Amino acid sequence: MLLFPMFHVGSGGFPGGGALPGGAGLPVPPPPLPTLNFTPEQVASVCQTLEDSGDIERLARFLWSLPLNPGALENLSQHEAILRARAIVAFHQGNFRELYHLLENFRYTKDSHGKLQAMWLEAHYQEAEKLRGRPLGPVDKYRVRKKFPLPPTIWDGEQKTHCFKERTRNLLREWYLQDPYPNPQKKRELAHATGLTPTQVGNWFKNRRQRDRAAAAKNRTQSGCRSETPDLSIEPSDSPESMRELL
DNA sequence: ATACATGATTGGCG
DNA sequence: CGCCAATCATGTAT
Repeated sequence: MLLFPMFHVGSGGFPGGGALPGGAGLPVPPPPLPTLNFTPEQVASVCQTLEDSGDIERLARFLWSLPLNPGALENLSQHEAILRARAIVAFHQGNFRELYHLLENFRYTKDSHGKLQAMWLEAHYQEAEKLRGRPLGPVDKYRVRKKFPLPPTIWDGEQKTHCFKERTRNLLREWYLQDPYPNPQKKRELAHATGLTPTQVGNWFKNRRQRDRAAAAKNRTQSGCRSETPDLSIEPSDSPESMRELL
């Protein structure tokens, strides 16, 4: 996969042009156009390599050095690596308008979704933060995410389940009373019985233990030695799931 | 708008 | 690796 020995990507030095970043190649008519030798596949390869290397600056210079002919741009837009590279550069330059356009109007494979989703959210966070002048808290970010849902081009619509099904939770509770520290074998059985992954089962037990410990500690410090608060009316039938340590 | 419930993640410690 | 505390994320109830 060794690609291009001659990496004179954006190192500059066109003889005819006092080309500056602000001018982006429009005002000056450059007859030589040396980057025209690259096929779109080669451009995509370079984009991928530079993206993997993490050198965003160089990636930006490379993209900027590409020809802007209408037909060529259409060809280039068929390669996801190039679109992704443009999105990354737009994000790092704070060009959020361009970023949103790239993310909303082209389809991306699932492998890219994580990175692109992170950029989409971070860009909107930064915009919202700038608008209000102070850092965003978790609730503010939550509202931003609600206000700017991920475009379907970078999200397959599968949403993370907030609560498990009631039957699942009943099963977990029963097994928890029997054994709060299930071995991997038990975890796998439970996972199969509930349709969850073993990790989710492990998380559930971990959270259950942690919250039971917290509740027990609170009861000790609050109503502990001096019988000051004898009114612990525990109603197992409709307790709101938090005072559950003695089910 | 706030507070809570609950699943998921992180970083420290064996 | 598993466990733990702390914390984040997010749907829901107040």
